[in-house]
Amino acid sequence: MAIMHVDANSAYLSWTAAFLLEKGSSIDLRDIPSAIGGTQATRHGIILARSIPAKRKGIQTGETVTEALQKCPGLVIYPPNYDLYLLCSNAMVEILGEYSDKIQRYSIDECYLEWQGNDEEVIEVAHEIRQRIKRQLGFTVNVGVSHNKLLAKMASELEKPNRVHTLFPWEVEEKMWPLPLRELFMVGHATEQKLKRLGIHTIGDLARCDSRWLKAWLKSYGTMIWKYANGQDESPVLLQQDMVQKGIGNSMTISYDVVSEEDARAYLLSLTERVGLRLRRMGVRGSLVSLWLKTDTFVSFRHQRQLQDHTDSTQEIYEILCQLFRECWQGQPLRQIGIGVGGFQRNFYRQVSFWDGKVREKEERLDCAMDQIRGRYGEGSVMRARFADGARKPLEGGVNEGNYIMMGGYGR
DNA sequence: TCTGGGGTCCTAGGACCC
DNA sequence: TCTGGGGTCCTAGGACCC
Repeated sequence: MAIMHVDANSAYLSWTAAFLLEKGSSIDLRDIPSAIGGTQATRHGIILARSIPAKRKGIQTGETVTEALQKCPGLVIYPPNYDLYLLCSNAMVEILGEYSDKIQRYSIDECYLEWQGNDEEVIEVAHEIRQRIKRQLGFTVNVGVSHNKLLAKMASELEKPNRVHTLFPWEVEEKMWPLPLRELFMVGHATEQKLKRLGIHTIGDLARCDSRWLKAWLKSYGTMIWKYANGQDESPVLLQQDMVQKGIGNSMTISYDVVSEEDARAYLLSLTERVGLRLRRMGVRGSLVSLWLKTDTFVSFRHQRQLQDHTDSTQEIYEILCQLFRECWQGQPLRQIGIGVGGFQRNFYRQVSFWDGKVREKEERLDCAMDQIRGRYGEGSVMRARFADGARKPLEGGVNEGNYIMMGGYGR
């Protein structure tokens, strides 16, 4: 049995490039220094994806648009288009579905596939997948091939674009151990810094060190990355029906600093409208309501409350968020506001007191009516009076309605 | 100089119970 | 009045992924 990891190369950028070519553009964004980035005016100015020529100029994903333009003044920047990305992602998954029933959609641009067969066969299939996606959909992918998910993923990262790489267990020492530590899955900036101070610089250094010592130092996380460095991973390819979503949230960076409670409450309400709608569409209720805030100085903090009951009511969630806000906000100018609901209950019944019940019943009918109207006539077709002046959107947050779950945990 | 949005998981510390 | 140990739940914060 083999595992493949399919990764769309510079996904957002490639998909935009393919789309523009189809629309008759004479320029392929992948051949010039280009990027997908947000607008600085609304404080969304970071690079989300970049072409290989832009990468050669030193432009990094995640850096600010300003920095990128300093490095490369002629950089062509397109805004993100998440609806397009979802279409491209779905088209890719549809092709992959012809090769295996066991597919895990890990993110919008990455999938794991299980393949029953020997190593020679799987390499052939990987090439076929690579060529078909390029021919039919107009963008390239990397395919990593191995015997577990971790190694397949590491393989697909090796050399880009449009390549198939193998990283079988017997190739780990030669192909993976010389790589910098940071390139190991699950080793981020913080862990890299910690381990560097201990003289661990490559994946091989980590693989060869004492796992008991690492566990004492980094707890279960130490054990996990030591196993990864040694190419060990037993996590299964998870099917969509086996994935259970634990929570949902929406957040927004606001184009100015929010300094009044009244203003903050308006954003809380529009975010709750989005989260409430999503909860009800998913058919779940949650018992853990979270608020998170980021100040103008980029200090972020979270305040949350575990409820007695489960709820999917916009009004109820909003009221709790207002309480949470009052409890933790000390007047700092706010750049970002986020909310979330977790602690899901799937097949629900509800305990209500008699008096509470009357009010909640009315709110439930209101939510239900709003959802139906929005479903039929569009999100903007009905809104709370609070938003009637048009100063703010009645629903905030959310990039698209991809109704599948991704990033199914780390797996262990 | 200006830093997005959507997730999952782990740990530490405190409250509370037996 | 002060002393345990173990367990669970809750909250905040931080790490990582794309």
